[in-house]
Amino acid sequence: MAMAETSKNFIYEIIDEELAAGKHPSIVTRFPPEPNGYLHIGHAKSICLNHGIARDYQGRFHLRFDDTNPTKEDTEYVDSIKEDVAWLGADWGKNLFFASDYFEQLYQWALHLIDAGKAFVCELSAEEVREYRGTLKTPGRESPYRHRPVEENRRLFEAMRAGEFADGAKVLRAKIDMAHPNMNMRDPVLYRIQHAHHHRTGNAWCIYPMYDFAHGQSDAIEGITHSICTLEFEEHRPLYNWFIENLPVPHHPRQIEFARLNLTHTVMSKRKLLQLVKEGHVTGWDDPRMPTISGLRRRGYTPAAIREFCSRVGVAKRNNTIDLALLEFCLRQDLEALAPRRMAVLDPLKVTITNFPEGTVERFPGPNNPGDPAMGEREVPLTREIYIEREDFLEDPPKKFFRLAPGVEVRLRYACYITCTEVMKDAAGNITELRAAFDPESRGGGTPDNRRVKGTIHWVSATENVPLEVRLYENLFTVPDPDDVEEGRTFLDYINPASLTVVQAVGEPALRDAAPGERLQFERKGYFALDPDSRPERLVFNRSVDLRSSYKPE
RNA sequence: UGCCCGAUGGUGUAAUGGUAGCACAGCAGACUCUGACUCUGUUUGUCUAGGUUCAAAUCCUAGUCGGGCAGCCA
Repeated sequence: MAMAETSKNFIYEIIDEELAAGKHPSIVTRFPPEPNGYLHIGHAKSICLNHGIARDYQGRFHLRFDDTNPTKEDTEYVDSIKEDVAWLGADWGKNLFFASDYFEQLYQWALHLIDAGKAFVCELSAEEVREYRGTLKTPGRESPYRHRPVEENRRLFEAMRAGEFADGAKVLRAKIDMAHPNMNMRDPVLYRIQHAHHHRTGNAWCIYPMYDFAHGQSDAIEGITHSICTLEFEEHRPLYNWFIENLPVPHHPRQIEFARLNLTHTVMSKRKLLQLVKEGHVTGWDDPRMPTISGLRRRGYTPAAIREFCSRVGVAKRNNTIDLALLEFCLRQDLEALAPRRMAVLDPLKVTITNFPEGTVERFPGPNNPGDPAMGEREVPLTREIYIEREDFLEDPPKKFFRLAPGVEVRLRYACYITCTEVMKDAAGNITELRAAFDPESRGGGTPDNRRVKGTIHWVSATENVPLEVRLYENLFTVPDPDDVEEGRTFLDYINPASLTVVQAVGEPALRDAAPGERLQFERKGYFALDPDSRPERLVFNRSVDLRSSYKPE
């Protein structure tokens, strides 16, 4: 897919200026997930941004796991994150790293701060630390342990590492300024004691560095030039820089913040996504209704569509909420070109073509993509009995209903013209079946007299078909912003009860050959992808997105 | 009533002191063997008030509104 014409965002401008000033021999970026959850479309924005910069400047892109909290992290997440990043097309090559790779170096740097009199071991409890920190409007107070001699701090910190203390008994803190207006600078915690098994370092450590102490230094070790993160880290930047300036790091990275992605009609926070899964509101992290990468993948989204979306949403510092319609637009645009067309009837209504010979089959060629002859064609079988979409027939149609109605002629796509001759109903008055007559001269979809037929509808043979389970998805939430809740309600109260509808449908025989994950267009109905739940005897399709429609029922 | 950041149509995003543009969405039309695609047209915008300037979305000041910050989470 062609990249949309986009002007440079503010980060590119910063890089351009720095490059012009000769500040960097090359550009290095990174995507730094914590392996404690699944990636979502918001992460995709960050991945595309970071990977895109490295690509555009012929630099390097690193994937680095920020695994400094063993109690929350797991290799299961490492694996899923790697899969998702790779699927999106962000190739990290050999540059796969873990913050835990740097634990020893980080520890040495902590010692360096201690020796310089810039860090101390504090024995205040967590509650006391909070109390001493002050509030947003009032300065904090210094810890009574703040003025310990360097030697004592060193001995204590080494004892912390040696496992001589219980969890929470002591922490290592930076000595900065308890009256600083920026809370992050009020003697932040650098290390805490956690006798916990780490998914990579096992039991080698019982003290673990905090994010602030690990992140910037990890950037420095890897030679990251631009450490791009989201807005909430903006106030951490002074601390980020303080470490870089007070430690003998090999390199000075620069932190730049941008606004994270928000999407209408969904939620993006890990906590809420986890709650949806845990409480069974969705079937899992990869439920096609989820904004997770795995959910979008299962839904039928393509990496190209997501990349295009990320390039279109732009990068800036103001909070934003992107219309879900843009994501859908990007998918349609991609699939329009590459998805083979098929016919499937989601809500079947039987039609008997009374003048069509019984027991015979006529096969008509249908292009796999009318816009791209190179994609070839398949044959669709026409028989005396067929199914059409129930909504494509109206007994008493309004003026601009270009579909089937009594006495009205329509084209069966790729096949022939039929005219409805009779409507059959049950005792309750429900339409049970239609009878129609076809024009033998219209075979192939046109007639010698070139008469115009306004409507073309899709159809499937009632005898030559494959049964399908089709899962129709709609927005997971009924409101654009489920995070904006009324008094006394939660985001769960806005879950769309119609977010999933399962229908038993019928499809043309060619559907039998659908490959796992294959994306198809069911003509006039939308784009669909074969679900992993699919079995040869029971094909399951997910509706990825419907087709735009300018048809407005009266 | 602390500190930091932000404010351009419905939603995003450009314009870097000199014509407010683009995309999505919406609306109207053309085309059409998908009411799709494509094409055409079109509604809607610089938070407010002062100031600097020949000229301000852009620079300055004040205000208003929105977001973030008091984990031994990231």
